[in-house]
Amino acid sequence: MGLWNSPAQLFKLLGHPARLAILNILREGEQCVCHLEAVLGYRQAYISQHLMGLREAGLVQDRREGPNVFYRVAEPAIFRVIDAANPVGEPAAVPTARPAECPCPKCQPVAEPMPA
Amino acid sequence: MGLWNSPAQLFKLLGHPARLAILNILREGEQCVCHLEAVLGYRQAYISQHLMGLREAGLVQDRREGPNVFYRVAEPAIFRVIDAANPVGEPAAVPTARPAECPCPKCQPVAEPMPA
DNA sequence: GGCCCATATTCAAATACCCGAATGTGACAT
DNA sequence: ATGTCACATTCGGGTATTTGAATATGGGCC
Repeated sequence: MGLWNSPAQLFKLLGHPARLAILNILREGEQCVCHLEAVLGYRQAYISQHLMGLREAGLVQDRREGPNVFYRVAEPAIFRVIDAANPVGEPAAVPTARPAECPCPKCQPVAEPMPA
Repeated sequence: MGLWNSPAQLFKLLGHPARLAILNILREGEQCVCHLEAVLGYRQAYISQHLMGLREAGLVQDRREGPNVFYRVAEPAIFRVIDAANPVGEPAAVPTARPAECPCPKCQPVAEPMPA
């Protein structure tokens, strides 16, 4: 139930590698922006811009939790669209999450104590 | 086996209403350009431009038969992608073919004789 | 050959998109 | 209130896409 009306509009949104990568990360469930930043290696503002596009189209929803903002896909059916496109080419590059580099409370549940 | 490598590239191709409409017409099988022109109501050059994009990406193939050129989808799997996008919104607007307005030999198999 | 038909291609102007840089906002702590 | 952290938004310039107009090509016919 987003504001996108035509299927072409949806495809145009999916037609950008950064947005597609973001959505693929959100397969694992909701993630904060800093997580996307750590996994994708893009600048924060850059990610935020593409998140704005996805959000305005109603493809993702955001939720604020303290200082962090978590994003999730609003309509999981879009993964069927993405998956349908993958077998025609390569088998869906899901970026390997490196939570060690992500400082969000979800990836670093407890602040690690200073060693000796 | 087209020249498109990334899924995003495919989505970008699908992200235009004219190209999407062309592909939807080609569900019915191969069609000549004049048929697309009659059904869609676009200018001939305009259709030909988008066909060029689809052809260069390897999504459609063309076949010449006399003065007419017939196009068909090269990889029917793309319809699974398009169909996966439709249930999320409206139920796939397949343009109602009006063969009476199409002069191609496929739509007008026999030249109609002049009445009396 | 010349002509007409169906289609392709090129060109150019308008438009849309991408993306870096800078700045704004909102929450929490001191 | 000031600062900082996480994130959002705006602005501007570069680049790609779109699309109308004009032109080219290629086949069939005379």
